[in-house]
Amino acid sequence: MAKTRKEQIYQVAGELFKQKGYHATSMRDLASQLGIQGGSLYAHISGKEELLVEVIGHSADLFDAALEPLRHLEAPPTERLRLALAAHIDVVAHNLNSATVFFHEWQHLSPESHRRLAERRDRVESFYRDLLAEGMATGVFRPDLDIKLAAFLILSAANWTYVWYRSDGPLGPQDIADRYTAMLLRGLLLKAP
Amino acid sequence: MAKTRKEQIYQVAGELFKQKGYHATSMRDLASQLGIQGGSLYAHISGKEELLVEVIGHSADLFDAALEPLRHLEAPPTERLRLALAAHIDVVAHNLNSATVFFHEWQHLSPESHRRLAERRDRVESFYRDLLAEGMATGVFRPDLDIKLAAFLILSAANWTYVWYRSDGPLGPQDIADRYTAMLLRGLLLKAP
DNA sequence: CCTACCGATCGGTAGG
DNA sequence: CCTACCGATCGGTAGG
Repeated sequence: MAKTRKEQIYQVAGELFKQKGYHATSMRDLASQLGIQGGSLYAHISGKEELLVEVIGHSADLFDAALEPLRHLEAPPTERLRLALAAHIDVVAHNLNSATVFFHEWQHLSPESHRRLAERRDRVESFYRDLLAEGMATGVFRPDLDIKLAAFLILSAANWTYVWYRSDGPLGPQDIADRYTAMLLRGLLLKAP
Repeated sequence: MAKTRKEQIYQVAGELFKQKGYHATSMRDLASQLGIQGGSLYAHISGKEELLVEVIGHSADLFDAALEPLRHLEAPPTERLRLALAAHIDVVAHNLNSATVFFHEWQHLSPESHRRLAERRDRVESFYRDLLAEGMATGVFRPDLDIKLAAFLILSAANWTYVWYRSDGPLGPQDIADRYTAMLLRGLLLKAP
């Protein structure tokens, strides 16, 4: 699977945007990492904004693709939550660059790109809300849950891994998802009050 | 409580750094918001880096100050968790600017400032780990918890509020903390499996 | 706090 | 993909 020059540029852009931030990365920084001159980049891309759109869009694609197969999976809500967290954290863990850029730099997108990204982010939120609603309706989850907040809690756990996850750490994405799911479902308390 | 010019500058810097990011904010942007010329800023501050250090340091001060009184409070771990989450989320909610800059821009600090900040961030992490360890030792929390991961779960919930919290939303920091605490302690499941 | 300015660097382009 | 260059803007300073 040979990588096109364009894809190489996007990938290195993701690395630099994560390390230094979008605005602090110059086109000359990027070019020198690729062993070419600054101006030569424009033979492949239209401008700096395209790089941000592509890096963040790539991340959004991955989140979408990770959750899509689970949307209509026939399995108990608890199991689907576990699978969703595993898939979600897996995307973060294996794409720390683009995920970090997604979370930190999406405010720097043009209004148009910004709007389209918000829709895709909402789709992820909706996934967890629908899952919670279904589990509440079938009596698996507590009937008094605040769905919005419960979804935020799950999203917090999954997304925040971008801050602390290290690929050389003791736990892989699967392990993290298993433990998070257990804590989220059963709680921290030993005995119900 | 008259605000010194220096404090005004730090505050506006916090606003702009949140909105546009540190590197995308120019000293002239900042000056014009204050109604002065770019060069005039240097009568009050040493340089742009000082602004970042101050804004992020302010945020770190607030987190420290919020948790400090709870470190040796005599109360059950469950209650201390609730109080900690309330205080933690309160800081985020009332200081969205500096908190956002804290989370997004700390990588742009000088190595020296970066190191000192990491220590203070570790103190916050330790607070939650100690709380969890104590609760496990006294049989309140499950004995099989992964303390590190449990602390990350709590921190995720509290910190990620910077992404979605709105002061004009239906829930205040206290409400959010109460609901998060309930979910974290008792879990999402209606019946223990 | 202002005016006027410094060297450096920015994103991007023309022409090859 | 390179050389050479553009106007614009950057953080910061001197002198008042």
